[in-house]
Amino acid sequence: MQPNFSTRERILGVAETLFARHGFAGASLRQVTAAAKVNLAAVNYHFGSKESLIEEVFRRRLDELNRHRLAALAAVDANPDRQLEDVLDAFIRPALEQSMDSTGGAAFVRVLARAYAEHDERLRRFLSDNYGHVLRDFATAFALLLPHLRKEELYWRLDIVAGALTYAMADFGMIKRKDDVSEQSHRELSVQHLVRFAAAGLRAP
Amino acid sequence: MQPNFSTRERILGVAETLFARHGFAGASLRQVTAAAKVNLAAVNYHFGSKESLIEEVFRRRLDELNRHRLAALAAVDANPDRQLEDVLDAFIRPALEQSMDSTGGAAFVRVLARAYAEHDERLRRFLSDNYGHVLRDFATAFALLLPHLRKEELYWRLDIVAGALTYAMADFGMIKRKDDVSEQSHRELSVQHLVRFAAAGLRAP
DNA sequence: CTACTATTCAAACGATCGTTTGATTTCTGG
DNA sequence: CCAGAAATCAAACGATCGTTTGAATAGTAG
Repeated sequence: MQPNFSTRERILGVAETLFARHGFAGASLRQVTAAAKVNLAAVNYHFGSKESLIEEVFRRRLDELNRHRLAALAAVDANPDRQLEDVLDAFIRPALEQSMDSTGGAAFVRVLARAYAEHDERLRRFLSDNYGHVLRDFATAFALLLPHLRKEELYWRLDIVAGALTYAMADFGMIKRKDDVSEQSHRELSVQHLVRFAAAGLRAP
Repeated sequence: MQPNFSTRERILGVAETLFARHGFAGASLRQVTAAAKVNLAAVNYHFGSKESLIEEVFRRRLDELNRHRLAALAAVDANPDRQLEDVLDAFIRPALEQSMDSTGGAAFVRVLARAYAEHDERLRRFLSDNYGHVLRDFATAFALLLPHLRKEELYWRLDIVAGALTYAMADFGMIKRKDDVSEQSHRELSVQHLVRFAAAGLRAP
């Protein structure tokens, strides 16, 4: 984390990285503050508690990600010739782009995947409050393009897509990035494969 | 955990449940031993360390799961009219059945999903050593049924399937089981949806 | 019953956890 | 420049962590 950032920003950046790497329970505030080169007490001074720090790590990224996803969806909705792949892309690409931005968003997708795995009710509610309406809007867009699917069937499939996306973005899979492929293009490939796969899965009879 | 089980078995059963619920770092040995109604020192006496206890939780289930998967795959391979759905079922159903067995295997699929999320290199290697050859055998079976796919493309898609399966089995998704549906049939439905979705995704051009 | 091993137990070990304190330094508006 | 607010700091708090110890108990073979 660059030293020209503020204490608060350095903590957020390092916490994001270490939470992604070791989990929320596994990364201690002493590790975070040492890596951020700030005093241990700075976390409680700026955020109040570790729990609040975790929530702030999410909030910082979720607002922007949701905004971009809804903007992309609006653009797709305006196109009368839109395909399933376009809606999928509107959902997936903003996550891809955020994961590649220069301020270190790459770690956040892994944090997000951890939040799923943590299965913590408090975190689930927090995410549901921030993500819920976005997922509903996308579900509506998908429903229009898949009129043959019953509502329940559609939800099942979107759930599978969300799970696969989370895994793919978090790089949890067994596929190892080859050394001659940059992390960006590896992720770009992930998205392409995932969009094609998911489109076919969603279109299944 | 039933009191008629041995100390060692009670620890394994409770540890599986608590690791699934709180993660490996999040569940303490004091929580485990208290819930199992055994002495704190029993873990180090019977397993040596927390790390070894974690590995034993995996070993106990993985051997059986792998055996069933390979047996199911062999049965499918013997059928010349086999379809993609059959191979998928051979991979997915044993996990489903283990998750429903009476000895409390339900928690293990969540532990497995956590192991993915933990991203811990030590655990990854452990799983790769125990799972690796199974995944390779299934990849071979899939390759025979999907001759139009390049090897690399196939691996990408199988990776997506594995991620989606992990999520679905671990119940991480947003879809909530309805109260009038048993956990068994909920999971059975998950598998059916997943098999249909994955088959279509794998067949995508 | 006895000698021996295997297991269980309460207690404590040092290490690390998140958090708090109070002094000190840095920043800022008048 | 200077008073007050904001931020940083070293140090310590009690709690909890995984692990170890040595004594007490249960189980077993001769």
